[in-house]
Amino acid sequence: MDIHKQFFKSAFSVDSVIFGYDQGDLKVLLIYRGAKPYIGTWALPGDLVKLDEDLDDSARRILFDLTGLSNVFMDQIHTFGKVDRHPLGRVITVAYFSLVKIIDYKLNPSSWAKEAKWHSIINTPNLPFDHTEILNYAKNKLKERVRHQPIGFELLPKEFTLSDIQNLYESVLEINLDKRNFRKKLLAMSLLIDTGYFQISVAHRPARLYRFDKKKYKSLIQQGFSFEL
Amino acid sequence: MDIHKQFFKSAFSVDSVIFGYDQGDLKVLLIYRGAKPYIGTWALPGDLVKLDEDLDDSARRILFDLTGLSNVFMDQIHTFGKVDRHPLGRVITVAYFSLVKIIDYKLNPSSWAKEAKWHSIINTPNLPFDHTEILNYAKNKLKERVRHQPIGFELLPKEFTLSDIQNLYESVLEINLDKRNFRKKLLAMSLLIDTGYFQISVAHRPARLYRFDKKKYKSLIQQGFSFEL
DNA sequence: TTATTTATTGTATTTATTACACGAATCCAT
DNA sequence: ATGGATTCGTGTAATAAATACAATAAATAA
Repeated sequence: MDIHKQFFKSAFSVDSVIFGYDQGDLKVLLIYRGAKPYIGTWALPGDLVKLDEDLDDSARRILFDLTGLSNVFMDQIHTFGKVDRHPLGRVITVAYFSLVKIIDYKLNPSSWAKEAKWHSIINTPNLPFDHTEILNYAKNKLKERVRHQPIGFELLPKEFTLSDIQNLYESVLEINLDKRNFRKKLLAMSLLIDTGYFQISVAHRPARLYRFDKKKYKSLIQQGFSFEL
Repeated sequence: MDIHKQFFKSAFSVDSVIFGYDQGDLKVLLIYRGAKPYIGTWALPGDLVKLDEDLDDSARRILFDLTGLSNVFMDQIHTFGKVDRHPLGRVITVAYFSLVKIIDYKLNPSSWAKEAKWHSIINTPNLPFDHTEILNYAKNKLKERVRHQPIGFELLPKEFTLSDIQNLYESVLEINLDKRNFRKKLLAMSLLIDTGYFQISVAHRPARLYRFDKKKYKSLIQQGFSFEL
């Protein structure tokens, strides 16, 4: 087929599943659509890819426009391409997921979004297009990834307690973990830096605060280390 | 942006990394391009996605046209979307990989391929577009997947010896494995059926032939079993 | 002062991983 | 028919990792 016949008829977009974590709950950032189609419904943020824009840059742009954040963990997860997935034409969409620290920024709805809001993952509204399928796919990817890469820390503030990270793992994986064994395994990797500080103003024994040692992780990876929790 | 402005300017394609295994060597199926651009070079088989064709169907079509095979293991791996990856326009490509039993079929070059040929993975020619990047990505995906899903069997004939499957793992993972430990672990999963038959006409003690028990695997998966080698 | 809440820590048991070598079965060459 | 070449098939002991499990410590609130 002549490639020029194919042009003129199709387009591709990026949709972002932006995860956050707050108060023991995994959340996803949805926008309230201010543009057709499906105007007036909650949906995943996304946009058509610009012609002079790399695919990854497009995903970064969407995240930045919405949250003002850059330098955030982001990864492509899957491309969805059913013929009838978009009511206005043949549009395939490349799904990305991002992990952000909710605390770090303020939401900043854009031209195509009237409003943006965090929704608890266990109670999301019905979504248009194939966005429900995309969201489920992203949740499963996150479950897999969180066990093989230290990306859970991307969802927590820079300083966190061991209970914080355990609760996060329990939320994402939807299982319970043994406290002593979880800590033993995590600390055995020597990837946490003890800040020497403790929680303040909590109505119980304050917990130690740790930071994730990204530099050490990178150097261990070079040496063939593989993260697993 | 109005979606109709975006149409008229871009297209998307599928490229397939088709792996086979023969005589202890992992192979990849390349076509000799008979169409522009890059006419007269070895490349990954691929084609533009038809407007009335689901993305996955497009990947199946490419494989079928080239090999006559359907019902083959196939999975999407990544979408490549640099602005300048295609010299004739803005084309993003969705990469798939397939695992086929080389023995099962005869190659069947199509309109866009003058010739198709298996190339040993350790000695592939330079490839056009970003196909080298795609191939490397696929090799790494295969390494990961083969350890967590029983897809290695897709590359072997229906009946195989324990040495066959071990050699395959050693080729794919590029490591050596201990014979006794590998067998112990593999057999402990109880996913192999002993056919009761043996190799014939080999100049050494003949090995037992096994089959992979796909039904049992599926039922174990339901029960939360997870494959790992 | 006491009650409440969450943090911190170790050990014994079970399970999985690793390292390692020799007799058996077949074909081939003489 | 014998001996040589080749690959097959098998078990155990040592080490490492995963699991199950509960009491004391430190803070605030009442």
